[in-house]
Amino acid sequence: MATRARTRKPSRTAPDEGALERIAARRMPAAGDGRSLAEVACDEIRRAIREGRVPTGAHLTEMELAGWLGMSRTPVREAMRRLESEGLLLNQPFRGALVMRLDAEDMQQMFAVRELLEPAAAAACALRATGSEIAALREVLGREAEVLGNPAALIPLNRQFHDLILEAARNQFLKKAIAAVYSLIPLLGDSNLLDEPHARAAHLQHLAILEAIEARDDAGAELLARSHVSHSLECRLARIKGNELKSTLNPQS
Amino acid sequence: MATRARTRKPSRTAPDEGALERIAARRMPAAGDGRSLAEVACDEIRRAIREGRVPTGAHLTEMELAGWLGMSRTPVREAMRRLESEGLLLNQPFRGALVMRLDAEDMQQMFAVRELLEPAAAAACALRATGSEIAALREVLGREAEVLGNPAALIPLNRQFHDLILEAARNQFLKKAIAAVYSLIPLLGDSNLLDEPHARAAHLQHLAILEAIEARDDAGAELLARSHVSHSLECRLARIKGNELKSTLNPQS
DNA sequence: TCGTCGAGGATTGTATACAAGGTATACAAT
DNA sequence: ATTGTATACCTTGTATACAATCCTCGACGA
Repeated sequence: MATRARTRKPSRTAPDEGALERIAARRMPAAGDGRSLAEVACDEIRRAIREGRVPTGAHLTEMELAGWLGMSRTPVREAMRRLESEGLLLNQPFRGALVMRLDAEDMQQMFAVRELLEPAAAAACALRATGSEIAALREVLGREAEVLGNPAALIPLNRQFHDLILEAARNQFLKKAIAAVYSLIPLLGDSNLLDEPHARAAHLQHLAILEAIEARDDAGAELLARSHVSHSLECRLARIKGNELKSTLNPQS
Repeated sequence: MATRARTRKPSRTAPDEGALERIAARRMPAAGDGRSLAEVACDEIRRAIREGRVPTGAHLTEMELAGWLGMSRTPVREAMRRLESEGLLLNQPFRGALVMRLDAEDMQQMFAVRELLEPAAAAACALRATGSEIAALREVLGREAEVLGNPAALIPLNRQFHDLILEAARNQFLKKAIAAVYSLIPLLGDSNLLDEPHARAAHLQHLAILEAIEARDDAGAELLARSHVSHSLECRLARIKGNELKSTLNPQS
């Protein structure tokens, strides 16, 4: 790995002195693992937003991010444009970008569309999934059952479950439409799955959906998926209301 | 228009000598009309694809497009990335980009999703449209009635009708989801509206949908919109079949 | 005291130079 | 003849320099 640095002239301006080690670890177009710096930047920024390290509403500039990621403006710029087209950032003509912020109204709009698309995916999956795809779904749910109290493990599995269904639905446009909506979920804040009771309820709903899929009951899968989404919305709304109440009673908490 | 050139030092390397006039017409970040070169490039490439001047499946390189558009690789690159994320281009790691190609199967997938989303938009519009929005819809259909034989005027009006409905639906996520699908329509080839009989039928369907919206009959609008989409798919499929038949009988035509 | 105008700073938009990666082709060896 | 290898070229990826734009803040005049 050390052979990769090549130090193409150590550095001409010695940018930050702090992140130099990590700069050396990347440096060229496709750094070792085949990912371009722009992709790295994209994932990194996305993750920072998802983890709340960059709050919604924050103001970002290209130079700032470039300094933070230890790369030049070019790949950062590319990443920002991509995130903008995903809807995570709002680009302001000559003034940088804002991390998009969603309110409760936006959330309800989002879930209205999810209630449309996810049931359709579940129904299509019930009609078209292969045996091995169903086996994969079952396996994911098996692993899910074991980590219901561990959000860090649970959340990727949850995502995988939905992705597998979407894949089995065999419709690239459905995939695109759902992706356009899903990409903004990180802006909603903490997942429902952080609470174990919610996680447990969601898991049971997943099992029911899978059962319908295995039975090739597309109408049933559709109905169950719709109620799964609707339930998820209710949980989030309840949590918001709870937080508002708490902060009313206890403003600084 | 000539005031825009400003000639910020005529040019330093005199790039191509052939497209210089057009280069002078643009040149700065936001060329007069406030659009960046990247946006211009994006629209231009999109239009070239839509008009078939760049065939589906064609191979594009950054330099080639930069030369053609009279700008540097940077904004072209940005445009290509944007078009890639829209799904119009397929970026190949180090080998340029391909104009995406859709077959009949893809088209059916696309219309399956449109049959899901557009009726939802029509229903939401019926519930939420303001008086002035309905008036705007009516006016568009009025103009539409007058140009049924003129596709060049008809197609933008058709698009405007659908956009107005989507706007009145008041759901940014529905908008995003539909946009993700709509952006690939240019890849399907000629519009149905080129044929006057189809245009006339579509216009009547539009009128029926508007009537349901005015009556605040969301279920009716939903149903009518669904059959509108479904009819559109059937027309396209019939045309494909017709073309195949023709080319079987008359291979070189 | 308030409004308007101008200078300056900050940030993006664009062009270009350079380096790294991939592919294809030509050549040699089996 | 076929296959493996090396080299050259083409394209993209990245960095940086510079131009244009927008916002801010302060000075000046009414």
